Amino acid sequence: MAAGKKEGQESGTDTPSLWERMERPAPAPRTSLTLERIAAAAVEIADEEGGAAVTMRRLAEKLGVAPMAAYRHVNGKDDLWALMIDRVSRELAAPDGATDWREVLRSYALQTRDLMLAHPWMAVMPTPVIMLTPSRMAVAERQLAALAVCGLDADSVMAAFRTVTSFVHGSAQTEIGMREYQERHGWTSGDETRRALAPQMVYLMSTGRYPTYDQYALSATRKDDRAWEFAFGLDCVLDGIAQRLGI
Amino acid sequence: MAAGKKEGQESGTDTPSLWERMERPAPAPRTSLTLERIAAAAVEIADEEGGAAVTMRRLAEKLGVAPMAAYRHVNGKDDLWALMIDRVSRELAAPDGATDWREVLRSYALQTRDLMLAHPWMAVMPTPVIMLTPSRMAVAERQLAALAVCGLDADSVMAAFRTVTSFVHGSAQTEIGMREYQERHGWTSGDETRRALAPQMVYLMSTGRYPTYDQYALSATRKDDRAWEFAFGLDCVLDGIAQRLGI
DNA sequence: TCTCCGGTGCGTACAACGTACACAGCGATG
DNA sequence: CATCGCTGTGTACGTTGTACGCACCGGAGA
Repeated sequence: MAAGKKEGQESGTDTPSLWERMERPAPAPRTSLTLERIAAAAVEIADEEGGAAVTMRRLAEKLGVAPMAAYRHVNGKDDLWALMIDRVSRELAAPDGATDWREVLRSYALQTRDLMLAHPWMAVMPTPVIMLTPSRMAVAERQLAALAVCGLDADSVMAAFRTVTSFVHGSAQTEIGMREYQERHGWTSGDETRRALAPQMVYLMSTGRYPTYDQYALSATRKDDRAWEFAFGLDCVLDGIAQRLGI
Repeated sequence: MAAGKKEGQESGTDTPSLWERMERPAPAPRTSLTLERIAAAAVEIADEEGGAAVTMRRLAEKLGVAPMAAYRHVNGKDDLWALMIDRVSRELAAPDGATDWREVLRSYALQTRDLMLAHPWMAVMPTPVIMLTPSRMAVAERQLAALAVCGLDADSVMAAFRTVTSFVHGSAQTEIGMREYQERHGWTSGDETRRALAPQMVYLMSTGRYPTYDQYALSATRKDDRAWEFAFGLDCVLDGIAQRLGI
């Protein structure tokens, strides 16, 4: 990455905590740069040019400002990523009127997958930062509240919530990884990918060590239908939770 | 990251496919560098100094060789990562004697979590590369074979397999992310983390927008028992699959 | 035996990265 | 009018991935 030390910077312990600063409107004079503008610009870059294109220099260029300017507002790239995650996560809408825990969790899961597919750079974000942003916490709050009404103990509620979240993230991440791998090589379909990948696979398959893999990977008919696969997995997870917790 | 272009490098389409090259013993004369040695050194660095420490220069230093030497054997960092993933994944052992699909999948899931926790750098690897390595495919093969004997259609087999895999990866990744976030700040326990994180959380919580989150996160007693949480989630997923597929 | 030649490893070099640090300008406040 | 704190600027350093050309060696063909 880069030089210098970063330990103990702690993302604003003495300064008023990024999120607090974000919500008070325009505290200082001559403020052309705001957390809002910074977040918006960064997300725009990431969406248009990929997550790797979000560099402090490119961001400054987009903001029409010197490379170091943004550092007055964010502690570094970690803060910037948190800002970006928070911004796009605001799109996640509470399912209107749904009170059933299953409906709520399912809705958020599907929305989260869509969101991550729409902003693939979310897949490579450091996970802990994902949890501590206002809009992510609002999502968690809504899901925990939906589970809370079932009369479960706290541990079960947290475990159920995290189980679904883990599946959603793992699933979306895999899907995005595959997609980017394809796009990086210019393949546009699953079949084309398999054809292009053949030279790399041919040796492995020719060893005859993966007969089942070979057979199933070829004979599956919905193997490129990720949406179906995701929904299937999600329903399995929800089924399992319902059964195991008796709700 | 770095300069230059990388599109279309394709990781060895004309050359004999990394994995093929890895298995033939010592093809060329004066070969002091081998894929085995490279992989071993890279893994050692990653385990001891973290995944970010695996740079081509550090690798060369460990191998007692010039910075560019390894490029004769791997196409770049992508290949190196694939090599590393493959190497540590060889530790995954087929559960001896188990024929029940559930036992097989469960065993691999638990082993995979352990493996990822033992080699946390696995969490940040690009996912597609994870699937196309010999030892990962051997793991997939074993699991698919276990599912195959249940008489399911190919799509169900693949979906079930990928559902579990997604959960395992998402879960382990989250856990590793949290752990590294803690370690980066020198916190050693969940309580210490919560205390240290308080300044950042205090504003968010003081808004009163996350009452359920607040309540449950505090009252849960096993919230730091990740192994239990993982096992719970895993059993939910397996329950759901069994129920939905009728196996 | 001498000559090539393909596979290895080395050295240099470059563009781009994150960010530390000192400085400059402005608005509100005394 | 002087002062202060915050905002944006400029320069600079150390580190990254890797392109490119050269040097060397061991075995094959003459």
